[in-house]
Amino acid sequence: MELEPDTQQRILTAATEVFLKQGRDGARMKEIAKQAGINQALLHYYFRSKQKLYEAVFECVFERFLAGFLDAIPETQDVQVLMRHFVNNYLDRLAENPDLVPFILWEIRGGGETMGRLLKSHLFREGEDKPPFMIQIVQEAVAKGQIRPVDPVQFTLSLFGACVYPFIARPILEKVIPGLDLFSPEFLEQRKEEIVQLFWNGVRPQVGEEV
Amino acid sequence: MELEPDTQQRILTAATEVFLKQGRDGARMKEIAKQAGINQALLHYYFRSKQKLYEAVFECVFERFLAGFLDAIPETQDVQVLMRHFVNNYLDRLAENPDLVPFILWEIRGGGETMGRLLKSHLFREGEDKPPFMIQIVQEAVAKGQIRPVDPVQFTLSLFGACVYPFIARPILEKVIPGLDLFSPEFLEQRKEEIVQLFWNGVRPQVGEEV
DNA sequence: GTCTATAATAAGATAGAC
DNA sequence: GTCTATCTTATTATAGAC
Repeated sequence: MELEPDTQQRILTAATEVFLKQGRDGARMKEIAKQAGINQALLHYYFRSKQKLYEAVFECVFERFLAGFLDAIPETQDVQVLMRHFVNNYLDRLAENPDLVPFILWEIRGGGETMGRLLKSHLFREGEDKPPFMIQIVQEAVAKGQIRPVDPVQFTLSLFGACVYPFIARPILEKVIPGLDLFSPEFLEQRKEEIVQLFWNGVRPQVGEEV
Repeated sequence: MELEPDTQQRILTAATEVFLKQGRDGARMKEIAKQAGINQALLHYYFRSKQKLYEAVFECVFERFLAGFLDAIPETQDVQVLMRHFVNNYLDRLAENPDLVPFILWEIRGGGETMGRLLKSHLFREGEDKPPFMIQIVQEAVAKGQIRPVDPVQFTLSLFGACVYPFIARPILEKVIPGLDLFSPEFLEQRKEEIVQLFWNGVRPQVGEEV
């Protein structure tokens, strides 16, 4: 790591690394201090407690991930195009950050207060009434008859699940399916393609039913 | 709880309850002992360590879940029928055991050794060469041209993800989508239907392409 | 087999000097 | 701001009587 002059920043960097690997409960203040090249007392001087330090780290990590992901999705009304961008982007980002999914699962186990707050503030920027982008686009596509009448929330849940599930179950999958490497470019490209094909065929109007 | 005469069994019952709620690391031996109506020393007398007690509990819980799930899926060659049983069964069982998914996620975080071993022994009963049931049926359906040429493993991953994702992300979903109750019968029934419809439309031959 | 009492250790947090 | 030394508490595990 580069030499970081600001102590507070150095603590945050070190804490991020340790929390990502070990989770909130698994992480040790001692190890964070060592990683930052300081002593344990200084951690408490800057961030009163482990909990507060964790919250600062989580907020930083999740915010960056979420903002990066949402910004990379172009504005479009076309469900198929949106889906493609959504899947490509989501999988690429998860693959680039192997520790992120376990980290977020730990947060969810702990109640997910911080994560819920951040998500809401990002998804409902333009007022609570308007549903988040994917849900809204699907809703409109259904209304216009461009796709089968699916429930937008249910559809979005399925899409999220299909994307993130391999990253959640990875340790098990790699044991049960020998030779599987979830993070290989070949697998990722195939996975993107299969998800988009499956979900698009799942909702597009059948031949003879098109509007 | 009923009066259980056998001490070892009483410990297992109590430990199951506590581990399910709190996970391996979060659980306290003190609490397990209290729950079992005995003292802490006796826990170590019967199960040398916390780790060994946890393993015994996990094995018991997971085995019961897995065997129950697999046994409830009837033998069939019809992908659509299999999918329907798979989804209905999986969702019902997850909904009946709200603590199970977090419990299993903890195990996965810890490496998932026990879980991997149990899964393998159940899925490959008839020799290592034969792929697990869902994968095999999809493979055959593709070969026979009964469905689109999808990759059976990819398809199965997507299906698992769509089923289990809401149970994983529950705390967040209930914060972000106000009024959502994942465990209500209405939601569950709707979810089953949407998944089966989506996935079946996703793979079935288009009109004009049927064999 | 079951108990009480206690050891052994680990972890987060703080006091107080510099 | 930064350090060393220490407090407090929690938790697993064991020794030894009955």
